[in-house]
Amino acid sequence: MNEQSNLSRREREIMDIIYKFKEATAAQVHEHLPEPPSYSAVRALLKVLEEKGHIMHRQEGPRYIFLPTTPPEEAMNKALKHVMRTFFDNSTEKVVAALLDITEETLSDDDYIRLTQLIERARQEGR
Amino acid sequence: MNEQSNLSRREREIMDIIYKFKEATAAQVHEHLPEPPSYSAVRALLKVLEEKGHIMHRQEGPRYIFLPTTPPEEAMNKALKHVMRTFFDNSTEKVVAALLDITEETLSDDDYIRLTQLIERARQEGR
DNA sequence: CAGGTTGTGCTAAATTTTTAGCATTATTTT
DNA sequence: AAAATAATGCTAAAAATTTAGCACAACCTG
Repeated sequence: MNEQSNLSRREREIMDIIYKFKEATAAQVHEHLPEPPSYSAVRALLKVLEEKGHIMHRQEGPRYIFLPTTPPEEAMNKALKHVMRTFFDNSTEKVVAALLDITEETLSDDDYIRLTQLIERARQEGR
Repeated sequence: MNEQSNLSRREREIMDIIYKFKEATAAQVHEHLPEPPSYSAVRALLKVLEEKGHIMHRQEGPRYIFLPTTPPEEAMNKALKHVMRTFFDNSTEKVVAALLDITEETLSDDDYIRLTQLIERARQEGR
C-alpha cells in the first residue's frame, strides 16, 4: 500500500513537467522527460498519478490534458520552503544572495529596481 | 545499470538530511528520516549512495560520518535553479516575490535593509 | 467512407528500491 | 582483560517502480 505525497523518481519528473507547462498531454510529458521510457510507460505513470490524486485530466478532442490537483502556488511555496530548509537554513537572506549570484549576468538595471521595490513593498505590508 | 544524478525517493530524502546537517552519521540520518525504516535499511542506502558516488565518509572513532561529495554550494545552486525553472519560469523577480510572501511575518526591519543592500551590491558588481 | 494516424485501456513482466536480520568488528566500561 | 555496547558488512527477500506490448476507440485525410 502506498500513500502520502511520496513520489517516485519518475513521478516527480512528470509532476515537474506538468507544473512547468501548467498542463500537458501524455505526448508532451513524454517528449520532455529525460531519458524517456516508452510512451506506454509514461501513460501508465500518468494513470498512477491520477489514481494517487496528484493530477487530473480533462478531455479535449481525442486526447487527455493533465493538470495538477494542487494549485501551482501551493506547490511552488512548498518547493521553495523545502529548498530553503534543506540548503539555506531557512534564511531569506541566504536564498536571495544565492539567487543574485546565479542570475547576476541576466539582470538589467530595471530588474534590480523592481527587486528593490518588491522588498520595500513587502516591508510596508509586513507590519 | 544505473548512473547519473537520478535518486530514488529514499535516496533523495537521505541526501537532503545530509545537506541540511552538512554531515551525519547513520544514526542521525535514521533519526531524521520521515517514516523511518529500520536502521539496517538506512545503512544499506548509505552504502548505495556511496557506491554511486554521491556521498563519502570519514571514520571517527567507531562510526562513519557521511558527507556529500558535491560541495553544498553546487548542490544549492542546482536545487535553486531547478525550482526556478520548474515553478518560476526562471524569473528572479517571481522567486523573490514568493520568498517574501512566505517569510513576511518573520522578517525584521533590519532584515529588509540587508536584503536591499544585497541587491544594490549585486547591481554594482554585475556590470 | 475506407485507411491511416493518434489517442487511451489494460495486463504482465523486468528492474529497481527498500527492507530486515544475522554475523562480525571496534570501542568503551568495569 | 572481559563484558557490554554500538558500530558496520553482507545477503537475500519483499515491495514498489518502471517498462513494453497488444487491443481498441476517436479523429483526420483523401
